[in-house]
Amino acid sequence: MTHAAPLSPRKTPRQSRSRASYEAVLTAAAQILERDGIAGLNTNAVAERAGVSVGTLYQYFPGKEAIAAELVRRIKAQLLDDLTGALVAAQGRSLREAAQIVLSASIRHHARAPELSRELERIEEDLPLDDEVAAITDKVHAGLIGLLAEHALPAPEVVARDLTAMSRGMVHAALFAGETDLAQIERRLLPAILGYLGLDPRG
Amino acid sequence: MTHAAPLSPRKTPRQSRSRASYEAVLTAAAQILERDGIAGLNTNAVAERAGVSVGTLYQYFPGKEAIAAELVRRIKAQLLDDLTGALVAAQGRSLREAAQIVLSASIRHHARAPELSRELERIEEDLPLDDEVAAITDKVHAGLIGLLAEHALPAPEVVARDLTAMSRGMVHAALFAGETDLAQIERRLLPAILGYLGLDPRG
Amino acid sequence: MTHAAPLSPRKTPRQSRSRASYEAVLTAAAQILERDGIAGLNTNAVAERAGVSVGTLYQYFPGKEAIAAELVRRIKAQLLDDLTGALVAAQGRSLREAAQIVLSASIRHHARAPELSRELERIEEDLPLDDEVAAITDKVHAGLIGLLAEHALPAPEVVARDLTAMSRGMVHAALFAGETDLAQIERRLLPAILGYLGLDPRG
Amino acid sequence: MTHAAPLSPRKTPRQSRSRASYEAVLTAAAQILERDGIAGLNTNAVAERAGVSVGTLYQYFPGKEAIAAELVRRIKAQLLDDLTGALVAAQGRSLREAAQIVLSASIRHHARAPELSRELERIEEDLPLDDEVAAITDKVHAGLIGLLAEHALPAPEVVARDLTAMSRGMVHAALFAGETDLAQIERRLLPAILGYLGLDPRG
DNA sequence: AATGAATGAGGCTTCATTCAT
DNA sequence: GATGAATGAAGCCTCATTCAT
Repeated sequence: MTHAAPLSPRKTPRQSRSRASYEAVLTAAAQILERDGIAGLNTNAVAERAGVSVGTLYQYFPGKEAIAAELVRRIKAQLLDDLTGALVAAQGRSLREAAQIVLSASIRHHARAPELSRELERIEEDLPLDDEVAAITDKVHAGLIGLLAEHALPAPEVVARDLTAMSRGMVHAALFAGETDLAQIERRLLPAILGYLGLDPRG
Repeated sequence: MTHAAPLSPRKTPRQSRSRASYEAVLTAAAQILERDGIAGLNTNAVAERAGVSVGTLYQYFPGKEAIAAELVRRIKAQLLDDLTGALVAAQGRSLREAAQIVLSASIRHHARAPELSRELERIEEDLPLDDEVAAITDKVHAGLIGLLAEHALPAPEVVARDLTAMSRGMVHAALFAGETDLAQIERRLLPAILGYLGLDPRG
Repeated sequence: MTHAAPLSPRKTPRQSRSRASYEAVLTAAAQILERDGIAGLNTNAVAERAGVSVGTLYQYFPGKEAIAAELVRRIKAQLLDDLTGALVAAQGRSLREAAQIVLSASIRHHARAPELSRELERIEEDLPLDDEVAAITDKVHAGLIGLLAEHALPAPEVVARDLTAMSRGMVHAALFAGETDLAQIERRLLPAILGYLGLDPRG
Repeated sequence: MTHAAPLSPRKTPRQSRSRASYEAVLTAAAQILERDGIAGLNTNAVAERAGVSVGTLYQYFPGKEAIAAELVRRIKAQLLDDLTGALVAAQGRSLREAAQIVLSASIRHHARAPELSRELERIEEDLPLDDEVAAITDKVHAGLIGLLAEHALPAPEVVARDLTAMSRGMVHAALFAGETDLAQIERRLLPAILGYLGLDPRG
């Protein structure tokens, strides 16, 4: 009975009271996701924690998927934000320096809320892939690809995907294992990236 | 109120009739997991696909978690198997060669059933972590750590974790994106690993 | 693995709509209990007879035990009510008169719905014994004990228990056998009680 | 689907091995009944505890009810046994003495396995009432009635029922409350019975 | 006779979603 | 707009009973 459920919010309210409810729902969902993973995410629980009735929740979201989708959208947007600065800063630098700058930004992004971001990445992998998210992802990729192309790397799409996946994998594993020193993680990951890029890892 | 659900099978039957049912359940579960992910894994579906009644399923497993746990156990055991050969072959080789051998084995392992192995890895991350699985994981790690220690690498546990996570991440992403040429993937991943290890990636 | 099931209602609604459902569930449960005993008490049957969905039932009660517990609570409260009047009336009377007054009230209490009250007494014996019920039971006992102490009887707790149990047993048996003349029953039981109390049964 | 299940054993085996299984089932059932009450009585559990397969259980009993019924039959037969001696001893004695003798036997009967006997009494009340049990019960009653008639008591059937019920009620309550001194219980109950019979309780 | 694997009806409970107020 | 009571499909699990070996 999977009815290709709609993933976009029903209305994005502008009035303050509505706005508050809308945000409350998202915040509650994020907290639950962080604490209990996707298994714990159910509309009744979200509404309750948001201090809002289920009815209201459904006023703004056509279903639970849509809530998750909106969270994905936001975290992706934030990633774009986080990376954009780095990409600008990386412009004109050597590939080695550029890699370091972007990596650093990326790690900081994931470290903000590791559990939540891991959960949202999982959801993103499973979800039918929303247009808007795709658009953001494309922008992120485009930035990365641009940077890579600047340094005349072949198949920059593949490179972007590889580096993203490698980094995600390692960073999540490290954070999951209890590490907190981001610089440490970065110091270990950078040589791998440099190696991938064919640069001498011993800077 | 997460009731620390029991994860071990109820009985591991040796008689042919039972054995067949037991295996049918596991096979069905693996197929469902592969097709629909953990969300689709429910006792009724598994029983039906296994051509067995729910009652029979419960005869052997105290619940769906236990089925998943057994699958995790098996895939880990297989990984151990797959790696053991590689680790033996790697003995006495240079770090560079050793890395290549192990990586190759690891990729082949994941490529057998990418969706399933990804799903099982997720499950493993979420599960309370079963003693038996922990034991197998330890053996895998011990093998890796031994190899790394042979080459006088510091903090081999961290290195093992980092490399495992990086590789998993990238390999899954590549397979997910539709790549099928394992050699290709290996050729991209190896330099990253060499870089991580501080070796010159351009062999 | 008896999970100390929760016995208190989830919410005791005050709004008319909810209130009606809540009461409907209790009424239905009482009827079923009366007709089929505890074996027939299952959530589906209760919900159906109450003209309510299972979901609604679970909105108010965490499980069938909780429904039974609430019925026990109510009948005990009613017993307390019924006896309180009698105890007041018995004050200052002779022990013989007092016994007769209390007995009479007690019989009338049981005769209201003999099947139901017998079933609820059984349940009460089996249940983990709820705080609230314990409190009511204590009050009932306290009343009885007070009365007995007034007449300088030793070990009034034991006496209260003995008389209660004897009466229950005989009254239920008589009603079960089809007797309907309460006065008859009372006339037979009273001498036993007087005898127990060491008074001359031939008043 | 209550098919008026048959209550008599399928066959009462005479061969030693069969006999042993048959008895093992009954013993197991009694133990479970004693420990967990009727709720815990299920055929699989009984068979397992009896060290016998379910198939074998069904060889001898057409269903779980039949097992319970047989236990009821036996305990009733035992009661008859226990009382018969007392009734003989009571013959020719004064009513007061006779009452004391029978009461004493009755208390001893219940005290052998209070939990079990209470559980079986409940079952008996609920069961469709088996012919054989009815026959035994009649004999018990007849004995009692004979004794009562000997002393020219009117409506001896009612008296028998009343006294039985009163005694049961009080004895079970006392045992349930943890009392172990049977003589104590008897000393309290006797005057009630004497009172009931219109005799001076202060012997 | 005995075994025990298999069955499936039936009972329990949750949670996404609707809708009257 | 908001509420929250109500719904019921869907998943979980047990246990009485059958039947092939």
